[in-house]
Amino acid sequence: MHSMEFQSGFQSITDGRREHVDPVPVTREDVAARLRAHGIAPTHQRIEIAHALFERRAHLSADQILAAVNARHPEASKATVYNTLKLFLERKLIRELIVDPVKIFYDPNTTPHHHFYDVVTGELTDIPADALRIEGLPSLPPGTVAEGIDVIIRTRPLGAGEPPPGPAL
Amino acid sequence: MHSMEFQSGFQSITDGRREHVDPVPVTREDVAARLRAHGIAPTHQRIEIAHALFERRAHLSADQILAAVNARHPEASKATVYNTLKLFLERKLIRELIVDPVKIFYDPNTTPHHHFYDVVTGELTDIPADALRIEGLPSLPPGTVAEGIDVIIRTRPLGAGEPPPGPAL
DNA sequence: ACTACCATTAGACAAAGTCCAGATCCTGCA
DNA sequence: TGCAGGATCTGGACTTTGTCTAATGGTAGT
Ligand SMILES: [Mn+2]
Ligand SMILES: [Mn+2]
Ligand SMILES: [Zn+2]
Ligand SMILES: [Zn+2]
Repeated sequence: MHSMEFQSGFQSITDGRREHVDPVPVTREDVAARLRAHGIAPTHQRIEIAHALFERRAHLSADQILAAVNARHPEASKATVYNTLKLFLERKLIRELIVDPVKIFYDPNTTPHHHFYDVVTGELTDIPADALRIEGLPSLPPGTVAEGIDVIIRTRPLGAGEPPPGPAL
Repeated sequence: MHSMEFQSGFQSITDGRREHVDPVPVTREDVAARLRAHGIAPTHQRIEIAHALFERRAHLSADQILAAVNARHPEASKATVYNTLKLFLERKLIRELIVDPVKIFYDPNTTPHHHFYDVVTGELTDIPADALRIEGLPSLPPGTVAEGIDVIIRTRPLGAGEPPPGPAL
């Protein structure tokens, strides 16, 4: 079992448009160790891609990852980014969020938690696992095994002449 | 308020590959009334598209709807199907399921309920709303209003040499 | 018949993601 | 050091889903 933990970091901050988290100084060595712990050979490209995700600790699309990785100078091609993200998923180094109709978001946090998704801005916000309880999950369709539960609370910005939000939902 | 209810029908049946529901004899008049109740002018194309969904009571992709509608002879173009589904969504005649990485599914059932999604077969199965309770939903991000909650339980077929499923998740 | 407005349509287009064949990078071994 | 073999990376063509636009068709009122 890999026992490496995230080092402590600051909490999420809103800049008025995009939710994000302050980048944490995760070294390439940290990342390489994490890759090895998941049975992934730590190549330069893989380290850069993983580093982009783990440093930001944000929900990023493939396109954003490609851009982040190649910001200074070319590090990885589009094909490699897609191949690598798929590999990371298989090895459960990261998690996939199907929440936007046009693109997938990748979540470096694989511990159980849920999400707010603003359907207008596209903003994704974490909901800690213990913030909501799911009572009594139903019997699965015959011949299937559960892989995981995704809870997505879709929100929208309350616009101009909007009534103040009621108690719930 | 529109008070039309689904007429009673048989329960879901598995044919070993695709989950479906027996088609219910919904007349075009029924469908037209439903459209009107949602403020939608019942044109021929709209009636056919809504009919395809309400008759099958299944989770269909745009492509499947296009094919279903044009099975006998051309009824509606691709553009019209997409335009119409978007209109139906706005008027909350149907619901959209973001669950597959490549396409959207449309759900003729807008009453609150949840879904199993088999990540291998792509099969979608309903979970009645009362089959699971969601305790204590967290405070929304500031400046947002909740639109709805989606709970998706991802499953996979238990393959050849698979251990029998444990108690839960 | 004319007008105005909405609805429908073909086909060009855009974006996300996949695929493949060739190039490159390792690593172990002669 | 030199080389073979496998793993990895890459450009670019391709596929799929969905959007957009400009033109056409339908309908209701005058
Ligand atoms: Mn570099
Ligand atoms: Mn017809
Ligand atoms: Zn998350
Ligand atoms: Zn459903």
